[in-house]
Amino acid sequence: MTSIEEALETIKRGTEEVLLETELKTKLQRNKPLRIKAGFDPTAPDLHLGHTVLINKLRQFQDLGHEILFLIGDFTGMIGDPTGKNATRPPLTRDEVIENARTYEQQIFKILDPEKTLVMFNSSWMGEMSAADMIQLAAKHTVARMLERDDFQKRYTSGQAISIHEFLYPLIQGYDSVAMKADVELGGTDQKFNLLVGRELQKQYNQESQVIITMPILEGLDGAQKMSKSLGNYIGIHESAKEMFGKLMRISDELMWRYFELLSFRSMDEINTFKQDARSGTNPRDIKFLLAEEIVTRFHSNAEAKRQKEAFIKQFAEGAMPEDIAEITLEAGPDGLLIANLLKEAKLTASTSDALRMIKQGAVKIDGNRLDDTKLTITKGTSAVFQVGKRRFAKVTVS
RNA sequence: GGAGGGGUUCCCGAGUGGCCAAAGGGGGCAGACUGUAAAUCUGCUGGCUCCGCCUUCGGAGGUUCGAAUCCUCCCCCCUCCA
Repeated sequence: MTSIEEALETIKRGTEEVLLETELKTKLQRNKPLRIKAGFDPTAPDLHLGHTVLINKLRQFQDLGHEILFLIGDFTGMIGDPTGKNATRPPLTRDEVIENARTYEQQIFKILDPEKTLVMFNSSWMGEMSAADMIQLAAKHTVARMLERDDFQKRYTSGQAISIHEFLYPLIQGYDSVAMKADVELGGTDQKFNLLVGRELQKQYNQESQVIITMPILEGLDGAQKMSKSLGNYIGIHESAKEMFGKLMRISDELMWRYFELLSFRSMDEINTFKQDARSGTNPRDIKFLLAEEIVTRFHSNAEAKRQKEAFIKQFAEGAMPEDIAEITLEAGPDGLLIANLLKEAKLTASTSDALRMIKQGAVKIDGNRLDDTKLTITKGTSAVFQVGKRRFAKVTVS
């Protein structure tokens, strides 16, 4: 059994803020499983490692014996968390919500233990609520408090519209905590306001207030901007082991420590030892291997992680060709196929113009031999490995 | 409703009749270096049947030998006034 102090340390790791820590301690001291709430959008999930920072934290709670309440905000989804972009979202159909929930389960149960996870929908209590109840709920919060929220504040002072229903979002999210009797709620730093409303409302409904924990936003592969799909600096948890491993190896040495803290389940002691090792001369690459292996193991398998590591060493340290090169066959006319067209059709380059540029820059190799002839024609019957840069390969047969 | 400013290639942002496929920066890609990276240096960064041609500068028309640049109408964004 871990001590309260140890549990607290584990919980605090990597968090942005814990409010209030003393309350958390009190709750932990009761030695009963706590109800840990985290809410998610009902829209189709396509999670990346950035999202898993929060889920990892849930997992740590599970490991400490607590119960996870995974809330799917199918009711709040009709409003959409106010961003200023406005526009009420059309509600998803029941089937869509169920479908999306299933996709969530598929993804989060790679991290969470299904036995200790309760998936809930806020429509199940919000759908029951009458107009009178709603007014009662709304009466428990003030406009002034609402306007404390950053984006409302900005929009109000700058004269942009705020629809009444947008005020309901934090209110309902807060009420969810009441309905769920949450002891702790987790969210991103951008959720802080909403999480605080939950604390407030629980008090109003004569419940003990939840402790709120905000998690930082994970930086993307560039180490600067937040990880997001639209910025293209992400690692999706659906990606192949090869992609995942390769991308993790390509993060900077500095960013690696951040990833260790927020994505790894290794103890901070162990991670600090790694840092020490790096300082005293261990190749940071080898430490990065450990990170990549752990993450790939989580979403694929340990065997796969080991295989990717071997492949990585062969390809980048020894300069060998990878083993799993895609094989394709291209049709050629009687005169064969121009190299630029071949590269485009093999999807090794974006266009023939791009292919020509690559050749001029010395980025193209055929069976390992650098090519400099932009007009080379590949004749029928040729079969060779074409390479662009260090990472793009294809075994092409011209027929 | 009135006055003014603006929409340019992935992003930001120059460009106000030909020398513009469009400066500069960012990002991205490639090469060199290396310990996987990072940093640094160099190059590239619309398409194609590639030393030439074709399509781009909010949209549609028009003027002109020639328009991102001028005119007309339309759409969208921003600022100020009411």
